[in-house]
Amino acid sequence: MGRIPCCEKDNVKRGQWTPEEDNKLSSYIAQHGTRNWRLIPKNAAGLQRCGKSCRLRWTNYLRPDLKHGEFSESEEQIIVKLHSVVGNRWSLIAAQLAGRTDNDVKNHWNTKLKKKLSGMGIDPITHKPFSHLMAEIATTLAPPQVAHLAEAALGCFKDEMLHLLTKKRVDFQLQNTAGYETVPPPGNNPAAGIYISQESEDKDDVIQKINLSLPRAMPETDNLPPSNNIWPMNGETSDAFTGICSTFPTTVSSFQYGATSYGNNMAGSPWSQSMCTGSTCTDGDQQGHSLQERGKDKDREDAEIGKNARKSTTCVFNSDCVLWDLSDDLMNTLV
DNA sequence: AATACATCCAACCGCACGCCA
DNA sequence: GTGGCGTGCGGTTGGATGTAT
Repeated sequence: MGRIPCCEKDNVKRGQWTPEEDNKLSSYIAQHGTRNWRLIPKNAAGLQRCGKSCRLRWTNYLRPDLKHGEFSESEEQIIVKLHSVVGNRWSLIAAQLAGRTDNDVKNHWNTKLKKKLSGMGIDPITHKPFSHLMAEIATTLAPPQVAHLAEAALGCFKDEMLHLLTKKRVDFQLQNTAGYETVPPPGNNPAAGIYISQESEDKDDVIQKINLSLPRAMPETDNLPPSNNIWPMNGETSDAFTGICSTFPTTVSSFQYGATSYGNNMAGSPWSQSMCTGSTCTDGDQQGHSLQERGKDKDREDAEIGKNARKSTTCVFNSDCVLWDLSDDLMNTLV
């Protein structure tokens, strides 16, 4: 027994709203409120819209308390911080930003913030530096594979890297601090002010993505079976590994955030150091992971995973998990 | 000036959840 | 406990607009 549709699709108008429609909807809601969206198009004379469409129009555009226009730096900070904790739970994030809707936040993330983070050398999914991810992968590979890791990763993050290397519009300039030639082994690095958070499935997803690209990046002669435990590296870095990480424009140690950490290039930026170093802690949260590169079937699969993730609880903070300097009232909504 | 390409964002879609009879 | 219903949510799409060639 399926649900009845919310409206007769043939009899409703779709697409952009006209000012006349906006007026009709606004005046109706001003008089009657928003109790039953399904009834609104029936009762608001001449409004041939699906109730769902009316609700969306009202909540995302017409509501008088909405803030239109550019996101401020502080709003962006909040979005990035919260995204690193709760993932793509846009309504939760939007609830912390007065006058912003989940759609606003989602769009801003997808069009601006993701690129901004990538441009800073941070994976927008895991909120960890690309070099960290590379380091973690490298420890599991045989040297012949490690030699091609950079190529594989560059394939995976082609868009991000292109932005980083070619686009002048990226707001942040990266600096490569002198004295840090190599990347520290994976793991906590409190000295650099960066803590590796708990293992997350997001990170695994990214790592898997790079791993899958390895065979393509490797010539056949190098394409050896996975080494797994054959080449125990335990945090040691090989020459090849060092080379790989230097391929990326930043290293863990040189990667700093905020006015106090960016040095000359980032002076004045209100982006804080803690902002981008956490993980997406939501259990199994995988929605929105480079879906373009997957087939439709995989999309479905991911959607399922994402939906399940919505049911799961938010990150449980422990000693390995980043502790955010979020205000109490902000955190209360997350638990 | 014309065309191609990139970006942005409003709107749509399908599913999940909570309420209520 | 069950099913219908309204609503909320996140992913995706497509048209409008901007930019590059």
